[in-house]
Amino acid sequence: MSKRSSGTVTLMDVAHEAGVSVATASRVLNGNGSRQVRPDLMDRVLAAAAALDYSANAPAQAMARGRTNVVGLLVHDIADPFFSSIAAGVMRAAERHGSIVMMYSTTGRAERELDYLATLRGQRPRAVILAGSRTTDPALRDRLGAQLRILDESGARVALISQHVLPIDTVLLENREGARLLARRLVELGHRRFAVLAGPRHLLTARDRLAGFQAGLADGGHTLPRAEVAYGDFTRDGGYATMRDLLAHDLRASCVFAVNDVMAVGAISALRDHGVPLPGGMAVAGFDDIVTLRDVTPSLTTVRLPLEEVGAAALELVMQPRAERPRLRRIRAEVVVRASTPALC
Amino acid sequence: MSKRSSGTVTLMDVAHEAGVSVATASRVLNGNGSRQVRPDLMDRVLAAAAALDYSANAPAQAMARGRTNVVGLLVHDIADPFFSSIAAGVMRAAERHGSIVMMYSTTGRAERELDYLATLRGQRPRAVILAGSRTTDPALRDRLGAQLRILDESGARVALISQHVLPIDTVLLENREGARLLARRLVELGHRRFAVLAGPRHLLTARDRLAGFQAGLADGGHTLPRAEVAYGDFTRDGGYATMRDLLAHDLRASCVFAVNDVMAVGAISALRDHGVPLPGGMAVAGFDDIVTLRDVTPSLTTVRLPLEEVGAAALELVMQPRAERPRLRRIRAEVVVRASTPALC
DNA sequence: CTGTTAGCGCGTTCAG
DNA sequence: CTGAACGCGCTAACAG
Repeated sequence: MSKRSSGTVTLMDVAHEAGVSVATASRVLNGNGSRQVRPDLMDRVLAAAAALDYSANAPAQAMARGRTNVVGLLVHDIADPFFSSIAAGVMRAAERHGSIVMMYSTTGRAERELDYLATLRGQRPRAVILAGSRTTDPALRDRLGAQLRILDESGARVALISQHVLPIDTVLLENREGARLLARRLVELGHRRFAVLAGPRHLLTARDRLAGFQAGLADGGHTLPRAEVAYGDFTRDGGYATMRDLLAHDLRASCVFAVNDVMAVGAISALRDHGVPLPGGMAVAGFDDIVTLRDVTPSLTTVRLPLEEVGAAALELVMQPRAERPRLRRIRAEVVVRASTPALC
Repeated sequence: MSKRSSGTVTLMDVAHEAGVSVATASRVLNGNGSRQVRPDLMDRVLAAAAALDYSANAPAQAMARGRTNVVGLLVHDIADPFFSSIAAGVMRAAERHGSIVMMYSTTGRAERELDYLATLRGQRPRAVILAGSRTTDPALRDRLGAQLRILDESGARVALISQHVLPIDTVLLENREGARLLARRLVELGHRRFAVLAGPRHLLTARDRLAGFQAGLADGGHTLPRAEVAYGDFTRDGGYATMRDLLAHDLRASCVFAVNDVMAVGAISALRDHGVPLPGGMAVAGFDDIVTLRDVTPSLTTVRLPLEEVGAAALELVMQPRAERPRLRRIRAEVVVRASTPALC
């Protein structure tokens, strides 16, 4: 019946209350199961903990154990449905492993990503997941690689979601293959004259999707006129602006591939504003299959990526012990044809 | 030039390298500014820290200081754009305050919310933000209140986003007032016969929006036939199903208000599938003004909530010292009329 | 099976 | 202005 009205209840308080040592209380409450405690003592400890409403101090445990169950997750922009779906997958899987997720949204600036990584390192995370396309800037990639190496050496598991640009575990998205399959499918549907809203030049994801699309056209003996590839932001507004520019320079294409869904939606709006009837006047395809966009009209042909699964796969990767060589987990992309790309047979 | 290839670099290592005591190193690297250190020693410490790539151990600091800079954020579903926008706002504001965000997605189950809250308590967070509508279940509310009280007593600041159902700081969303203004506006536009897709019965947000809408109609001397209020899930599919059911029972309304945008989008799809021309055959309005849905057709009349601002406001609230009485921060809702509710004048 | 005790890394008195 | 030493709460030897 010891009273401690000040501050928080500690393990020692629980031990006193139960009339056992802190070691025993620790074994009962936070033990790893390897140690046995006599049933009656166990009950007393449990009762005392409940009575005092004890909650183990995680920082103290981290300190004593030399490790935490924190998983750091860095995304480009959590408000973007692409990343929020991935985050949902990571968190769902983390829950199963008893891990907690510390999240950072870097909102695009790669520099900030490095800062966050440094902050995260201070937390002594058990693992770190970086979600988001890498850029083609080798200097940036090397600085990132250095930071990740340090984390790795400090015992944290690290994984990337996107491209395998560094020698660490990676969840690979089939950007290239997905776009290739899409191109072939569009050709099968009878489309012949294409344009691509290619996103930013330096973004690997955008580049891979463009390259895959071109490869798919080549499979069918077609090519993409250089003039019909337009670069812009990876966003809805980027899609709108890029489409508008293309329309201003007498576009010859009759089918537009936007390298992600949000751009495709922007493009559709631009086409509408320009008076182009859809889907008759122009076919449009996207990439990602963002759930929130399933109801746009015309319904969007796209390449589906199981984003929650991607996040979960990354978490599973970092929960496994480190392998000798980087593990790669490839996530399949699947073409989904909808109303925005009608067959022209 | 002491070498320590094993393990992580500690403050002691830095101190040795710089030829000073740990206390001095601590004052230089993590000091609160109240203590002065001679410039030359300071430089040596800084140089040593840089050379050894020192990173302060956050759990150890938490332990010594007795507090952390962790902010816990609980949302119903991070994949929902409503919550991911709020999360973006919280994270952006947290960055300014040097706080890190530990996030949980409870995916709807209120029970899980309590579990997460318990886990979070172990982290000794500086603050906790709960985003998401409360239910009308008083037992649940009381259990939540008890958990939050404990957190509060342990020194954590707590804030709610949504309804002011507990005596703690709250960011209030103008659900009722926004819906009321919307109803009046729709009446002004000439609409007379309404139906409401009201979401789940037990969800306060849904109830408030319904009640506000009814109040707005009453302002104009109109009423909502009881038969024209249909309950269902707060999701896209919920909107679809509810709309479909309404259509199956010879609906007399010519304007449908869905209590959130994703439901409205589902309703639009249901109307399309039922052969109703839009917006001519049926006016549709939503709530939230989800950015990702700005390009649906017909463009959606809705009530805008500045969601990122909401998240940021919550973070600012919990960063302020505790007030004697709960602080309330009201966020304005704004009616946005678009093509989905044409004027009937 | 249980209790005692030495740290984990750092902030912070308190002497010098 | 600097350094030695204590303690934060807990785990993991180790001794009993």
